[in-house]
Amino acid sequence: MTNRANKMRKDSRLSRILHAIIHIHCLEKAVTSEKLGKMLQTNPVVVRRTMGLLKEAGYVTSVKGHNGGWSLIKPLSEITLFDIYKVVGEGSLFTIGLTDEHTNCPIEKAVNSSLDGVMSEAEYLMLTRFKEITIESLAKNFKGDF
Amino acid sequence: MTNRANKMRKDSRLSRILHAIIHIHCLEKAVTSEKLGKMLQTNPVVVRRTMGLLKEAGYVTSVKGHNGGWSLIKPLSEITLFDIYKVVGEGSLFTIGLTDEHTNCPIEKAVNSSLDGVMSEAEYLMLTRFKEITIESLAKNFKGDF
DNA sequence: CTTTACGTAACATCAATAGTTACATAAAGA
DNA sequence: TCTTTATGTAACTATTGATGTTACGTAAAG
Repeated sequence: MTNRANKMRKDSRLSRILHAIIHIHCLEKAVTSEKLGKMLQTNPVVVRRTMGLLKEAGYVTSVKGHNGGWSLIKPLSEITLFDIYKVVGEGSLFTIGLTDEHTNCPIEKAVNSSLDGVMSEAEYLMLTRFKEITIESLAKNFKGDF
Repeated sequence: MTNRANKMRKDSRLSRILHAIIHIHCLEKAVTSEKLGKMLQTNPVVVRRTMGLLKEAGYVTSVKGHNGGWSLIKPLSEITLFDIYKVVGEGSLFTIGLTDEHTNCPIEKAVNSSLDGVMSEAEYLMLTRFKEITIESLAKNFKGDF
């Protein structure tokens, strides 16, 4: 078959935030956006923007000036993947979109309803898993001493 | 909480194709891109583009000139949601993206691996369901006589 | 030979994250 | 106080693939 893969744009903020907070945790002191940017291979402003979401949600604090940077407020054992997922924006998880749902066409409704059913089931599965996984357990995956 | 839903762009070609072929089936004759465009509330060119994928995959034919248009080749009972999904492009189903997977950072690897695990599980579930659902059964959802 | 309809190239549009520059502000330290 | 270090944020541009649109070419029917 021709290679016609779905290449819809992705949102990597979830992955990025997780990466960042585990680094902060390991360093055990405030980490600047500059340093996080290098670790995540991105711009300090992007880091601030993304970490700002975490701060709003109460998982980190930020301190200005010398020796400033980002620090964790909550222990990683009390944060789940689901918590971070919510921070980033609990929109649709899927690249599959339904057509105009305000239609009156019964065929379209049947199609949308079937697709939506399957997606809801998968979403439920994913979010259930997300709730079971703490960030601490994520960190343990790469290092035994914790 | 602030309303910060994930608004990643969606691909509605799957939904659109399903909608189209059920209409063709019901009309029981060749349907032009013009007419399908009106049914799907979109442009005839978009219809041709999308239906062209289906044609390539051997599910429909197209006839030019008077009384031309699109017709089904296979019965809907022999086409599953999974078949159409593959036509549209079996890329990633999810809006969640992993960060650069060619990294050496063990933290990033652990994060990506966890997210990937959950997504793979959900993907497996979805594709399994897709394989179970024939387009005929979809059509039955809105009308008993088939 | 005219009309109809697909086939396709070649754009412009859209929408959200990601990337960048620039500057304001606050805190620490000399 | 003055300088340095950081965050905070506004105001862009870049990116990317589906979607929308215009314009033609081509084939088939009548």
